[in-house]
Amino acid sequence: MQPEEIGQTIATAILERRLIPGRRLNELELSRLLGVSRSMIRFALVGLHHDGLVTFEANRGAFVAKPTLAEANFLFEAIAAIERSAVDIILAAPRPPSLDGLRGVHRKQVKAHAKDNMRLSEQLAIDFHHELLALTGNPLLIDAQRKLLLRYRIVTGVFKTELDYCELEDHHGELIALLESGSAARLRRLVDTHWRLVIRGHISVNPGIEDLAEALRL
Amino acid sequence: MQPEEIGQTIATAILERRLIPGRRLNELELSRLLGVSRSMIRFALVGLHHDGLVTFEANRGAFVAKPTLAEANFLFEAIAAIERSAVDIILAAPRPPSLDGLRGVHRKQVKAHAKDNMRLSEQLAIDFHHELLALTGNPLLIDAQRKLLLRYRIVTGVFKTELDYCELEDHHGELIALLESGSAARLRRLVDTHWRLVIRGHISVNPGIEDLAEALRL
DNA sequence: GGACATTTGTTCGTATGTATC
DNA sequence: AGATACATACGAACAAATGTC
Repeated sequence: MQPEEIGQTIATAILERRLIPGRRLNELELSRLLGVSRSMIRFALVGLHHDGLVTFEANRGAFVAKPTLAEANFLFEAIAAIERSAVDIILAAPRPPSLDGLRGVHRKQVKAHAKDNMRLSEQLAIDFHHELLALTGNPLLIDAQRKLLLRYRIVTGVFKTELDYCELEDHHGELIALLESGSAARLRRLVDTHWRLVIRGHISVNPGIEDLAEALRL
Repeated sequence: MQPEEIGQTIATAILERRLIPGRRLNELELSRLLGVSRSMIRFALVGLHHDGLVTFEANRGAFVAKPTLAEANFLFEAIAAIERSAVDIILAAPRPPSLDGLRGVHRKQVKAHAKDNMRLSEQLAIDFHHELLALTGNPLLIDAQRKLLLRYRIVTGVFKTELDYCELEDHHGELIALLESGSAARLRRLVDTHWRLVIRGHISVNPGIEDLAEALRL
């Protein structure tokens, strides 16, 4: 197992919800299972921590990140913010970019949805957003969005209830059309509408009160 | 020396340009100087790598990141993108935020500039941008901008020539005024203008040709 | 082209402190 | 309160890669 793969293996397990939020990540256990030393495991876990997939508690170790609903809302807001500015950049480019990548992913997604392959459809929906940022050609923005979308996948596992996939797909189609016609203001609104719809598909779980004194009304 | 401080110590040395881009960071040397084990140094360096301050070359070790001019431009574009959307979020808040923090930093900066304390003035200019993002209240966006501004400070060390500090300060003042009056479109334009002015203050060094075959015209 | 010194990448054993039962 | 389990940190060690003479 290569050092690079270690993080990937754990990340995949988290994103595919085999490791659920709050789950403890025992370093010794991981090192035995993956056949590498504890140092390498720590190395990987720190990397995942930087991507927001893992949290550390002092002297307690690593856990799969357990987003609160408040964090989830910040997440949606942040992704929408980056994508809103991204469409500005795409439209401001000296020559219009090829939208073939977006069209291809979108077409595949519609097809997957038609076949009721929701798992694939969801993955392609995320790929669509990656394709969108790729059009900016700005590696820093691409990376910022990549990290946020990673966390998005954790959040959906915790809070998602029911998304209106038809409408979300329509948005993607509209977005392609608007990128062609080049109306910046409408694009920004569309991106906002899109993510607001995603937010609405996430239930408002009662998170309880973390602070004990507060919970007991002291 | 606490583990947390290690990264800070190295980061500060980089940001204050005591360690210049391209400078090699020898693990053994660092561990001896800072009085911690090589493991801790490695963790610190990896952390700095995630923040874009340090690059790794396989089997050659860590170096202070040496941004190219192309990367610098991406950096400016990315910061502008985040701040453009940030002002949207600030204006869309249910109740207008207190601009006292921005005003305080701005006042200090004008004062420092008047006293010709450029070092302090530059730091306060960066603080101003941190204050701006703080108004969004979104920790994810705040963190994204924080990382980009870290790299900005390296870039200025390499490429900065002459900035029109008077005009840049005026922009900050204008920004406060526009946040009060609440005109989103003009704010977005201002943020863009601001960073475009910053870009113009950075010289266009001939970056050479990275690809050897191309450089030799093969 | 080869031998050598240096440094990284990685692992292991161990000591220490801290949380949990 | 005591025992146990675990994370944290250190130092020593080794192979592999690199740069140098």
